[in-house]
Formats: sequence, C-alpha cells, structure tokens
Amino acid sequence: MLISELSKKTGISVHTIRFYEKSGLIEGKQDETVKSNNYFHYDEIVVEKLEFINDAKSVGFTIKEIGQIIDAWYNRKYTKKQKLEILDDKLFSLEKKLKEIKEMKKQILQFKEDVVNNRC
Amino acid sequence: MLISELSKKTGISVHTIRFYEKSGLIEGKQDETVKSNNYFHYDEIVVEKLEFINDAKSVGFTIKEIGQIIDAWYNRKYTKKQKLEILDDKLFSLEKKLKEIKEMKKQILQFKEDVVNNRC
DNA sequence: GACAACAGTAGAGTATAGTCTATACTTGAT
DNA sequence: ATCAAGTATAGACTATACTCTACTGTTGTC
Repeated sequence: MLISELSKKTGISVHTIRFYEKSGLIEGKQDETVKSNNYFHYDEIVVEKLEFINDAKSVGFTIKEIGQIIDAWYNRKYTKKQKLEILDDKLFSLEKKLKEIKEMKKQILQFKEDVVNNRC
Repeated sequence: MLISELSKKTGISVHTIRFYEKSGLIEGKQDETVKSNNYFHYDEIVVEKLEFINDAKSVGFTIKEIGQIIDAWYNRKYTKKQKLEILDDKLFSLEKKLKEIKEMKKQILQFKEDVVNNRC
C-alpha cells in the first residue's frame, strides 16, 4: 500500500509516518520495476510497527528506545544475546515505571484525603 | 533558604528551579524588610513541591498537569469540589498508564519468546 | 489534455522542558 | 577595599517529537 492508505489504516498522519521513516523506525520499499515514480510501498509489518510505536510512545518510550525495541524484534543487526539484553532492559524500565506510578497513586490519594479533611 | 541551598537540598539545578518558578509551580518570597537586594527565600513547602515535581515528571505528567495537582493541593484558587475533580482526573490517567504499561510488558515478553524461539 | 489528488524532498516552524549565556548587582571573607 | 561567589533578569540555545510549508513531479478521471 502507499503512504496515504497506511495513514488511514493506522490513524497516523502522512507527515508523522515520514518522520518515523526518517528516524529509522519503519521503512517502505520502492518498486524497482516502476521507473516513472519513486513511490514507497508499505506492508502489514509496517502497520504492526506503527501500532507498536503508538503503544510504546504512550508508555513513555522515546523514539530512540522504540527504535531499539523494533530492531531487537524485526531486525538482524543484533545477536540473540544482544536482543534479549535490550528487551530485558526495557522490561526493567517498565517495572520501574510501574512502581513509580503506584507510588504516585498513593501520593494523590493522600492529597485527596487532605482535601476532604480540609488539611490544605 | 536562598536558591542555591534549595538547589543543593533537592538536587535540582538553580536554572531549573527558576524555570519551575517562572512556570508557576513554586514560588519564593522576597523579604520586604531588606531593601538592598531582591533575593527570594524558599521554605520547606517548596522543597516538598520540588520533590513532588520530580516524582510527577517521571510518571510522565507535564509541567501543566503538575501545576494543576500542586494547585489542587497547596492552593486556594479551587473549590473543594474542583480540587477533587482534578485529583480524580489524574488518578484516572495513572490507572490508564498502569494498564498500558502492563500491556507493553506482555508485548515485550512476547518479543522475548519470539527471539528465544528464533521466530524473528 | 486539464486538473485535482497524491507522492516525494527539503527545510522551516511549534511545543515542551529544560539549559546556558550575558549582564549587572549584592554579599561575605580576607 | 577587593574579589570570588551568589543572586536576578532577559533572552538565546538545545533536544525531542512532531507539524507544516513550499515546491516539484505523477497518477487517474473527466
């Protein structure tokens, strides 16, 4: 599919998709047999990746980190050991985030109590 | 205390503290009796706030959101009802983040399995 | 063949959250 | 009295992650 269809399918703007492509998160392929244009074609893997990017962004991963995860999964540029290291590293940071959010919940619940009891 | 002591106490740079002050998250008081300078003085509440800001940043709250929470707690500019609304809103978004992170953990665990089993 | 809609590239602009520089005044130790 | 260190203000600069503009070329429909 071409970029506008990809955009419709994922809900991500054409501009942003191009930005992700420049950032190395995804890549389209040009049809070598067609010489009149240089249009890029995208497959279902790219759709998957873009959906993953959205999820990964909302948990606070940066573009760089998301790139690493995608490479650890879809790419051949790392050894098995390196891939597992990267993924474990990300799991570790997710655990940390989880703890921090639970702490923050407690804190805000405390704030609520203070408000209810007119302690502020 | 003056800003450099506050900086030492919290581990936040003087520049960043001033940035937070400009952003309305904290405020120092000037000593009206001293006329030779316009130095700002900070109390323990400000230390508390800065510690909260650090925690709140790491769970992904923006400066704006952090400002709202601080105002809901330390300020008189909202009614009790408004304060509880703000805090409940933040609790809700924390719950959402919690869910998203748990989902992402599952996803990355799946990636790990795929790597282990040479499925990528 | 005209022309709107879509494709590509390059680069400018925006928002957020700092971070740093320049300048000028004040304070405290010697 | 001097001078390093601290303080304030204004504004420039940086990094991240977009978002938009300008311009050019291509495709498909009438």
